[in-house]
Amino acid sequence: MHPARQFRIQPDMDVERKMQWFRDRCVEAGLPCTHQRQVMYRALLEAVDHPSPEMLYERVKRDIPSVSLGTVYRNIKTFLDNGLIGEVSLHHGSLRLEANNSPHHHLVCRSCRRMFDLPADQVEGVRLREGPPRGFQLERFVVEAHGLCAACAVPKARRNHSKTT
Amino acid sequence: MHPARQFRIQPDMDVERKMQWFRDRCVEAGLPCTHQRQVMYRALLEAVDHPSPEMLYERVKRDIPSVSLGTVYRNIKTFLDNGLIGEVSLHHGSLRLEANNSPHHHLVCRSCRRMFDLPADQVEGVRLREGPPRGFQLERFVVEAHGLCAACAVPKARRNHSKTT
DNA sequence: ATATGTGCAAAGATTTTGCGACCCT
DNA sequence: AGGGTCGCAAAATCTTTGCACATAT
Repeated sequence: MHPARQFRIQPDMDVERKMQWFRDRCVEAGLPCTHQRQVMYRALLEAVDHPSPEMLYERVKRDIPSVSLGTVYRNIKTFLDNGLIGEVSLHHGSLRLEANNSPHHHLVCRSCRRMFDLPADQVEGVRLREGPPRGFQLERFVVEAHGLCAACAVPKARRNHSKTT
Repeated sequence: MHPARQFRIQPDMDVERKMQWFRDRCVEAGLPCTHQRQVMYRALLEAVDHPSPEMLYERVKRDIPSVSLGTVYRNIKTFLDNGLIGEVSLHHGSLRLEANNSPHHHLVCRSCRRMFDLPADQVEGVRLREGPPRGFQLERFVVEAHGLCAACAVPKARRNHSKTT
């Protein structure tokens, strides 16, 4: 119920250490550390791409042929709810459109996921420290400024008015 | 078939001028400028949010009660293919996952839509010229570096080798 | 032992498509 | 007139859920 503490994995740990981190976080969150979940998490650790649920399902099936797609979806949701894994974009699920087809950026509320336009000239200074990897032809940066929108931030602000001590 | 010339709308034009821009681009692209398409485009122009196909369908139905959802989807695709409108994110459609739950960025190929991780410390210097709008609590920037990946850039490079004249 | 997870299959949601009638140029 | 579009409905995808049995702690 409470917002999960967002313990972050260390990208430079080796796979077995990451698996241990995963089991520890499951215990902390009161989640049974099932075989299916461990296989799923390991498959995600070993993925160099950014797999879809279906792709993840195929990989898990190599170890657990009887696993069901429903279980994969359920556990993905559990993992996300507990901050154990990340999703590449907050905007999956349904196509979102805009008449403005010129480059610009967005403010995104992490709570209600509403989006607000940010004119191109409002974002400055983006650069890659070491440039793009060899072979990648960089065209432009698209920036999302994540945070809480005014409506979603209100409850937090109200804490200044209601004494909780 | 050829990559559509990406004529961009001017965000500061008024609505009727934008409608004219839309009709001109339809003619240029050889697209019949049907009543449905004009109503759809106007609905997108007037939207302050970033509507989904379903939301757009509801708005178009106010003007054309007989319109079908299939038409809305078909025309959305046509508009996108011709660069007449934008989509908020390249990653709709299916959830994409990653074990790395610590903040980082992505390289995204606009052709094959493959993604590659970009460690957080590779991206520098992002800032908002005038800061976030009042009430928005900014937490972090998420950057997508868009371009062509090595694999998709190859055909372009080859044009230097095969004489086409 | 008990609460939770799992497999299966059906339901729900989102998006695409085939077809005949109709509209834009 | 002719090619593309529209409305309709069925199909294809993607995701969630109810239930009976199995598993983790």
